[in-house]
Amino acid sequence: MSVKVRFAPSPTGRLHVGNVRTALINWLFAHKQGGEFILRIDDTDTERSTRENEDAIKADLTWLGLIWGSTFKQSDRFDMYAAAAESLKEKGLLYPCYETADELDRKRKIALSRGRPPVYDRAALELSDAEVTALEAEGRTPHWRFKLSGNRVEWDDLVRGTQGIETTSVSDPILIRGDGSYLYTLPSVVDDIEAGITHVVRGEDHVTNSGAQIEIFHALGGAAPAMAHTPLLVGADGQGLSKRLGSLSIGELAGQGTEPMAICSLLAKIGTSDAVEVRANLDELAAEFDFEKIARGSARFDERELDQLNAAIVHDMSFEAAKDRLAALDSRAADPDFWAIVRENCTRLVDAKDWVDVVFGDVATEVDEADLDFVRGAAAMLPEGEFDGETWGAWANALKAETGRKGKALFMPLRKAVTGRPFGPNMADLLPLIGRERVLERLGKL
RNA sequence: GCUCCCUUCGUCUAUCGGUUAGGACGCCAGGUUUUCAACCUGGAAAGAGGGGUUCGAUUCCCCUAGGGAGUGCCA
Repeated sequence: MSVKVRFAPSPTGRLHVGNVRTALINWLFAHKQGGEFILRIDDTDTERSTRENEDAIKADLTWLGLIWGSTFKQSDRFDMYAAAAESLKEKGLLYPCYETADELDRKRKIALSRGRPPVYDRAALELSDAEVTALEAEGRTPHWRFKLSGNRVEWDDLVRGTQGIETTSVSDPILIRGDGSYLYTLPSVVDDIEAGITHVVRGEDHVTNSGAQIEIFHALGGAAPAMAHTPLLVGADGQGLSKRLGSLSIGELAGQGTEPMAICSLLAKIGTSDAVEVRANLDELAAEFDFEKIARGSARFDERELDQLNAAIVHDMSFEAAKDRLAALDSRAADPDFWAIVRENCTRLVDAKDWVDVVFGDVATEVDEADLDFVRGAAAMLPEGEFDGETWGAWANALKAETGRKGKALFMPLRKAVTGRPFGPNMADLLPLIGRERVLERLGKL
């Protein structure tokens, strides 16, 4: 049987690194197995779901290269969910409840204060016909709960090994809200059955859900797919990621000029036994993917590590690959010589823009007071003729002989005076690019 | 409160009872660049604490501490 997996975001916000890791793992697994990766939009919560978010999610996935084989949205399929609900009702597995949210909240708090787990007491099951009539006369509409078996549900999790959920320790899940809309639990199962999903791969925040959903799969006459629950991501400080999701949205990272493969490489490798190293494309990551390699503890997502991987990609990026984006940055940046020299000093491709100014534009030269005379005199020592790879060495040697300066004292003031900064590419390479005219102009300003 | 999961260099991890506890990233040093970065080479760096089991525990068990998750008419 060929593998079929799905990524099921709900369009209530943009994708963040935690979401994307789940999407990526699904994608990598599907491709490793020669299977199919489906995108399902979980928009049953019509209040919070928006078209904008849906589009943004698709744009983010596309940008990352996580292309789906097919896609559909749950809001198009309410008829199927209604039919499934009807079937559960007939089996006596879906029962109406009339408590308000406040009442349920109060029950939970009481249970907690008595040191008991806040599990729903199934009071609705005890309601007489007369009581139900009275409740409905009050204007209450029921929400519907799935009746858990009370047995232990077990499955062999691809990441966590044998897993067991004691359904007595879990509240009967609400499948249908009081207003008749669906929570994600039932639609998800219905769609997984209908689409023939073979593996449900998601974060470990879903393990309890999986226990209940396995029972729903069985109740609807389907076989439950294989399950894999991956540990969640934590931030560099070891704390949960949720507080800082905004800054870790894919949109934000893309806007900063982060390479998609830096994000994918990091997310595919952290929390696994593989070294955290950059890979050229998703196929390479897929070839190396294995659930066995995923550790069971939470993985740390460190933005500094992302920068390092990004820099590794940029340092190695060919001019051909960078060309169009460089041109978009500045027409003068779309030059193979410029890129070859400057890329080693870029963490992100957009950093090349700074070097455009350094090479072709105006720079605010900065020279220490003590070096002023030295640098002013240096202009006169510039070798004759067109600048080439030898110019810098010749210039430096002439200045060394003239002033007795050497090493850092010789080079750093010149670098600062010519480029306006104390770091950068090899001066021997940079000088011909900048050219005599601009060098003289900059030295002349001092 | 209760349930589940986790705890090895700074970080991500390897080790499936006996190892000089290995690798990667970072860090430090050296080399190269007559400078910084980049690059190359080398180095330092770890079993949360306490009990067991065992001839022998990082490895198996228990307790404590710490972290993550769940316990929603969110997904």
